[in-house]
Amino acid sequence: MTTTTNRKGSRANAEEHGAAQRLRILNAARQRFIEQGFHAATMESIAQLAGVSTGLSYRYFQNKRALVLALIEQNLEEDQRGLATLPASTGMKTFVDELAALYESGGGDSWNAVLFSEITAAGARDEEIQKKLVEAEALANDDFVQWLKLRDKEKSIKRSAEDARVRALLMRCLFSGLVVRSTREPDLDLGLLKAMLRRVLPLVLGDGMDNEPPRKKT
Amino acid sequence: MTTTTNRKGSRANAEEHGAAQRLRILNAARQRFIEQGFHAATMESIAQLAGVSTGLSYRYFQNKRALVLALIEQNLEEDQRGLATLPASTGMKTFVDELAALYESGGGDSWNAVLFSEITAAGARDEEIQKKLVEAEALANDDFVQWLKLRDKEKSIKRSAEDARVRALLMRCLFSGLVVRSTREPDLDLGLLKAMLRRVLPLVLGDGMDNEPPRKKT
Amino acid sequence: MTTTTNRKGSRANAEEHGAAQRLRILNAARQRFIEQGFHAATMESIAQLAGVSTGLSYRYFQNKRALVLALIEQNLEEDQRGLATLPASTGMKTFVDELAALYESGGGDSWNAVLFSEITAAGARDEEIQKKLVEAEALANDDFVQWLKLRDKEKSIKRSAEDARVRALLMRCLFSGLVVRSTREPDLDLGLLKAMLRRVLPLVLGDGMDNEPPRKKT
Amino acid sequence: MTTTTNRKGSRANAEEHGAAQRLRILNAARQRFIEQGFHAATMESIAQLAGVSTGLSYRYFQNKRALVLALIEQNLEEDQRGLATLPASTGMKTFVDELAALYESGGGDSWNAVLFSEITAAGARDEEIQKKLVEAEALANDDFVQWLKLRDKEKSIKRSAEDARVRALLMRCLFSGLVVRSTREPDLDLGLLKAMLRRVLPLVLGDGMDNEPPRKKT
DNA sequence: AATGAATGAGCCTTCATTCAT
DNA sequence: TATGAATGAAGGCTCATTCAT
Repeated sequence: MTTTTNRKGSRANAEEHGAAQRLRILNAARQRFIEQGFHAATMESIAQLAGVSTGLSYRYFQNKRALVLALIEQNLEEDQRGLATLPASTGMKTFVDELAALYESGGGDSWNAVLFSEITAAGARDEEIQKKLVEAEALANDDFVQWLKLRDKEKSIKRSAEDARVRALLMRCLFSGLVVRSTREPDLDLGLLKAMLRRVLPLVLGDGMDNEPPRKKT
Repeated sequence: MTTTTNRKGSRANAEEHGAAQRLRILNAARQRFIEQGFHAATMESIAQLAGVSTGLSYRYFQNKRALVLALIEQNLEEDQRGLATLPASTGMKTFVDELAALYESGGGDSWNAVLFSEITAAGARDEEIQKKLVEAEALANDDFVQWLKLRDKEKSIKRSAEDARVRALLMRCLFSGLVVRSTREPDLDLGLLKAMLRRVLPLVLGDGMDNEPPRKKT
Repeated sequence: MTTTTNRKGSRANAEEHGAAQRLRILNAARQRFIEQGFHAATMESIAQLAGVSTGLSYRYFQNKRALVLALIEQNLEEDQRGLATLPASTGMKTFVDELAALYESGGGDSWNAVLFSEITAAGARDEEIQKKLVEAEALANDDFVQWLKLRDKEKSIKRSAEDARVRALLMRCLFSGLVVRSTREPDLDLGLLKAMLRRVLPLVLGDGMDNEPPRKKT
Repeated sequence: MTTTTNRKGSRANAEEHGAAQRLRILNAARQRFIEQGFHAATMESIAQLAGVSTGLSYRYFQNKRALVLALIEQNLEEDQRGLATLPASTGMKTFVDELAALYESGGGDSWNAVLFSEITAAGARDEEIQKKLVEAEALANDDFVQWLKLRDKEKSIKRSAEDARVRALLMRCLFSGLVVRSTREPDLDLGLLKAMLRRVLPLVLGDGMDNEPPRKKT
C-alpha cells in the first residue's frame, strides 16, 4: 500500500486503481466471451469473475457492447506490441513454428479463434463495432506493411511499394484463415500444416523470390 | 386443398409437401441468421418469413440449434455440388475471378461471411454443432483433395498423395481467410486481391510448380 | 363455452377473447397505477392482477407506456359516454351533488385523482403521451361545448359561440381543480364545497345569467 | 478557504455555509424534478447540478423523499411570502393578468405544473408526504382566507366568516385547475382564458357581489 | 398438419443508498 | 465536511418453447 501525502498522489492512485479495475473487468469479459460467447456471457458473470458488482461494471463500460469495442482496441494494441518486438530479421522457420503454435492453441490470446468469430459476427449486426473493427484492421495492416518494408531494407531487397501490400494481404488472409480453421479442423496434422506454411511463407517474406509478376489493371 | 385419389399418392404428396416446408423454414433461417445473427433472429421471425406458424417450425426442427445443424449440412451439400460441377481443367484465371467475386459479395451464399462466423462461434459453445462442423469440414476437405488429384491426373502430373493434402489445406485456409476478411476489410482494393491470388494460387493448383520440398517429421 | 362450427365464428371468438384479455390487462394497469403510481407499479404485478403472464402483457401492449396511452383513450371514451347520457336539461342541483360525490370519491374512475396526476406528470416527460393527452382534452372539451350549446337551445337561450367555450373552460378548470384538490384537501367540508359550487355553477350553466360582458382583445 | 479567528464566528460561518448548501441542493432537486420528474431525476444528477458529491446530499437530506418534503415546505413559504406582499387592494385586472401569465408559463416556480402533479401523485403513495401536503394546503388556505377578510375590511364590506372560506375554496380550485390545465391544454387561447377569469373572479373577490345565498346543511 | 396464444425464466441496465477514505 | 467508488436489489422486456384447439 503506497501512502501518499499530497492530493496529486492520491488522485494518481485513484486513477491507477480505476485503470486496474477497468482492465480486470475487460479481461473477465474476454475470458467469458471466449468461454460462452457474447450473448451467453452475462454481465453478472463477467462482473463476478472480475470481482466487482454488476453495477460497477457500468461505471467502466457504458454497456455490454462497449466491452467488445474495448476488446478490439486491446487486440490491436497487443498486435502492435507484438509486431514492434518482432525483429525484422525473423526467419521463416520462426514463422512456421509460431503459426503452428498459434493454430494449436486456438489462436492464442488476442487472436483467440472463438473471440475472433464472435467479434466478426457482432460487427455484422452493429455498425459501431463494424467501424471500429475495420479501422483496427486497417491499422494492423499498415503496421505489417511497414514491417515488411523494413525487412526488405535490412536485406537490401528492392521491391515496389505495392509488393509489400500484396504480401501483407496474403499474410493476413493466411492468418485469419488459420485462426478460423483451428476451430473447424482442430485435429489437423501439424506436420501437414507446417509443410503448407513452408511452401507459402516464402511468398510472404519474399526471400529468394523472383521479381513479382506484373500486375494487371482491374 | 389438393385432393388425391390413392393413399400412396397422398402420402407421397404429403412427404413432398413436408420437405418443401422444411426447406422454406431452413432458408428463412439462413436469411435471418445472416441479416440479424443467430441470437437476434427469433424463431417467430423465421417462421413468419417462411410463411408458417411458430409452432409448426418445431415440427420440422426440434429447436433453434437444429437449424444450425441443418444449415451446416446444407452448406456441405452445396459445396459438394459446386465442386462436382467444377471441371478439373479449370484454370487459375477462373479461380482468381471467382474468389474475387466471393470476396466482393461477402462470401456468397453457403460461405456467407456472417453466417460463417456465427456458425464458427456457435460451434465453440455447443458440442454437437462443433462435431457436425468438424465432420463437414473433413468431408469437404476430402472432396477438394480428390478434385486436385483428378486435376493432376488429367494434366498427367505425378505427385505424392500428401502433396494434394498440403495444397488442399492451403486452399481452405485461403478460402476461410478471404471469407472472414471480406467483413473486416470490406473496402479492399480488388486489384490488390487479384494480384495476391495470382501469386499464391499456383501453389494450390500446382501448375508449373517445382517438386514440393521434402517434408520434415513433426 | 360457445362452440362454433365454422372458421369465421372461431376467429370471431378469438378476437373477442383477445379484446377481453386486453381489457383485463388495461383495467389491472389502471388499478395498479392508482394504487402505486406509474413507476412503482410493476408489469409483473399488473399481469398478475390481470391473471396473465408478464410476457403476454407485451402481446397486447408494446410497453408500459402504451398502457398509459390506452388509459387516456379509455378515459376519453368514458367521458364521452357519460356526457352522451347526460340530459341537456340537467339542473344545477344534480351537478352540485355529482361534483361533490366526485370529490368525496377522489375523482371516481376515469377522473381518479391519483391517476390524473400520474398521467399529467407522465405527459411532461413523454412527448407521445403529452400529444395524446392534449388531443383527448381537446376532444373532451369540444364535447362539452356541444353539450352546453344543446342545453342553451333546449332552454331557448341565445348566446354567442364563444360564450359556450368560455363556460366550458371554466367548467373544465373547476373539474380539474376539484379532482386535484380532492387529494390535497381530502377532509374538506362538503357543505362548504357545495356552497362554492352553488355559487359558481350558474356561471357555467348560464341559467339566469346576464349577457356576458364584452371580451377584450388580447 | 476562509480563516476565522474565533469559534463562534467559525460556527456561524459553517452554519451559513450549510444552509446555503442545503438550498442549492434543494433548488437543484426542484429543477431536475421539473425537467425529468421525480423518478427519472437521479440523486447523482441533482448533486451534480448542485455542485456537490452524491454522498454529501445525504448529509442534508435523509433520502430522496425528504427532498419532496422540503419542496412542499419551500412552496408553502413562497406562497406565504407572495401573499404577504400582495396588497389587499389588488384589483381584478391584476389577478386576471397574473393568472393568465401563470397559465402561460406552466405554473411559474412554486406552482410549476409538472412539479405540482408529481408531488400530488407522490402523496398518494407516501403517507408522510401526503400528511405534509395536506398540512401545507391547510395553512395556505388559511392565509388566503385572511387575505380575503383583510380585503373586505379595507373595502368596508361586511361578510360572514364562512363566505371568505367559500371564496377561498373557489380560488384554490381555480388555481389548481389552471395549473393542471396549463399542461393539458398548453395552446389555449389566452383571450378565452381571460374572458373566463373576468367572469369568475368577481365571485372570488366579492366586489359588487350580492349577498351570498343561504347555505344548506349537508 | 397447423395455429398462435401463453408461459416464465432470465438478462441488461439503473439507481438509491452506503461507506472507506 | 466531503468525496465518489461500490453495492445489489429490482424492473422492463425478450424469446425459445409448449400446448390447447
